[in-house]
Amino acid sequence: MQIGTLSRRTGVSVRMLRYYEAEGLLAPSRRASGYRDYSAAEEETVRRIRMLNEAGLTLDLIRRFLPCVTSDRPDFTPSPDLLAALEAEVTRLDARIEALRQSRREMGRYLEDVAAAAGP
Amino acid sequence: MQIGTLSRRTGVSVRMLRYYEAEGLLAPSRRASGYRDYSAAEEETVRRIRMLNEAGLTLDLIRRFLPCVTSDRPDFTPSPDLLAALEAEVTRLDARIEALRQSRREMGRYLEDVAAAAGP
DNA sequence: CTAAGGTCTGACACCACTGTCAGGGTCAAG
DNA sequence: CTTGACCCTGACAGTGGTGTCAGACCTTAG
Repeated sequence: MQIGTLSRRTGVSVRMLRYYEAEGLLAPSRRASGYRDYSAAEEETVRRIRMLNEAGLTLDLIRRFLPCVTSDRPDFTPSPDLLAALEAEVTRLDARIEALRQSRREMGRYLEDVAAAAGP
Repeated sequence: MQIGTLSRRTGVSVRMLRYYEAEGLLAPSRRASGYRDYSAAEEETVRRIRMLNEAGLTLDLIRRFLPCVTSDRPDFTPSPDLLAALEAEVTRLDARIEALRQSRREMGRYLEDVAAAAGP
């Protein structure tokens, strides 16, 4: 699949797909012309990257985490360093989720109040 | 309260407290010497800013949202533009929370698996 | 009075991410 | 073969946040 197609399918800009590759998160094969050629597995990886990045993980951490969950590396063993980083990240994620939930609640409540005051 | 004290109490660096002010999110009074003097209400505002920013809101949006929820502006009426922006942000927040929860689950599950495989 | 530690402003620099543009190659349809 | 849509690389720019440093002023304990 060409990069433009993948971009449309995932909602990730062409620019960013190339960036992911430059950062070592993707390694699509190339046609003779030099065109990138993405597999279905890579499409899945892109979605995963998007999700983790959206969640606030650095691309660098994602790059190190990916081999843990991609099926093409069933025997991958994470270093203690990586494990520690992941554990720290899970803690940060929990705090982040809590901040999100509180913020969401506060904004939602405010909007409801405004609506109630404006409506009948 | 001086800026250093506030920094220690909130965990927000002195640098960022000044930055918040430059961006129009805070307006602490000044002593004759020029030193900033923060009130308890401003400390609360700082915590709120931290939470919303941690949740991924832009400082610019936070600046516009703050008057809605600070008690010193009980009569503040948000513009339709602002309301629309807030509603859009709530939607984004929900998506974000979902991404967080999924990421958290995936990472947590992986760590558990590793622990189970390592420990007997 | 002096020294130490806090604060002021302004500037420089970095990071991670993202857009855009230029100059040039590829490919499929007409 | 030509045209239009797509792709390539490389570079520059910008945003939002953040650290740090310099040079100068303020405050307070000794």
